Amino acid sequence: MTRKKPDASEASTERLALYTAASRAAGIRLTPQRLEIFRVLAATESHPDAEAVHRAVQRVMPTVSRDTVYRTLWRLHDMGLVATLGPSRDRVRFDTNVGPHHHLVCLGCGLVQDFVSATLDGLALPPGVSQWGRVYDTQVEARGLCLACLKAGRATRETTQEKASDER
Amino acid sequence: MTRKKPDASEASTERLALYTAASRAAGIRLTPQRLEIFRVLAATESHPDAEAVHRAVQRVMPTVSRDTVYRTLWRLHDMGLVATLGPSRDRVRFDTNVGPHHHLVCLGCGLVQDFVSATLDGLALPPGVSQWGRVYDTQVEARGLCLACLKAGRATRETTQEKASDER
DNA sequence: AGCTAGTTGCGAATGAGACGCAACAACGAA
DNA sequence: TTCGTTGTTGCGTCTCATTCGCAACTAGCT
Repeated sequence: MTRKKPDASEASTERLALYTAASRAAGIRLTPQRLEIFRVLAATESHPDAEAVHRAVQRVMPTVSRDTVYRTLWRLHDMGLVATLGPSRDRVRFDTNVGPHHHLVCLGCGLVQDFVSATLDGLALPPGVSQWGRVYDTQVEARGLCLACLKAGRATRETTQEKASDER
Repeated sequence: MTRKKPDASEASTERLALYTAASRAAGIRLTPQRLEIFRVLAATESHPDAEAVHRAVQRVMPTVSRDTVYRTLWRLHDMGLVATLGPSRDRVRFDTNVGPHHHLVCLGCGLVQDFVSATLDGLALPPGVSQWGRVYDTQVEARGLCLACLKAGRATRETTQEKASDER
């Protein structure tokens, strides 16, 4: 399914070039620590957390601080070059709806809205998935901006806190 | 899309009954604080975090502790009566793959595996979604157990920490 | 080579969530 | 209905991810 092996390292250097180009374009300075973080990120095929990136960077450059890693990660995130897993940037959120349903995630305010769709409920996954393990259910996560955030001209990250935790 | 208004409160009492029945069946005591937490959860249409639930419960029962809310929430989660949003229970994880792809989330070890599927990339959402706002991209999250966890007979939650943060 | 604004690293602060334990209370038994 | 057992509660404490303030530092333009 993932047919990534053939071009893993090419994809890596390509991604690295993307990071540096985008940084230069954004007027962001290319410090050695940033370059090293870029290298680590470009090479990864997994979904590391900030600590994992930090550890990997420290192997080559032992003095980089945790903070710099966090800052760089969010910088790239703001530029749209890395994403975060799941809708929330913060605490765990619960979903009391256990029936089949899907999510509309607003990248502006963090609100998550349920929606139902019979056609999306029984999505067929590619056959290769069976080699991974057993899938119990699938759900679609649609990311975008809700009307309020569109109107407010709100971008993606930042201001993600106030409404994010609803229920007063 | 969400056609929930007609039966919101029915769904709520129904859900409350489900919680109490399941608890009784599991031999879990129905304390007043738990019942109140159940009521709050059964009534919510959103995706609250633990703090939000705590605040809502405290409005009616000011002495309940934060801890009891957490414990009850995870209890329900273990019974499969509430879910969490997104794959991670802990820190933020990053995804360096910005191209269209989808996720296989292992509920046992927390590992997330990418997979690609052209048919899943351009999923059509129900028309009602346009009233919510603008969707920039959709991705499928398939939840299940990877081979290793299946073999280890690992259930869902718990032991979710070790492998969850890969990249060494 | 010199400037200067953007960066770094550190120590400390914040805040979610987990833990240990003693007092407490469901609820089946008598 | 009372009793006893055992699961629960709430508190104080602890951990650990992530963020902040700030002084020292340096990319990159001139």
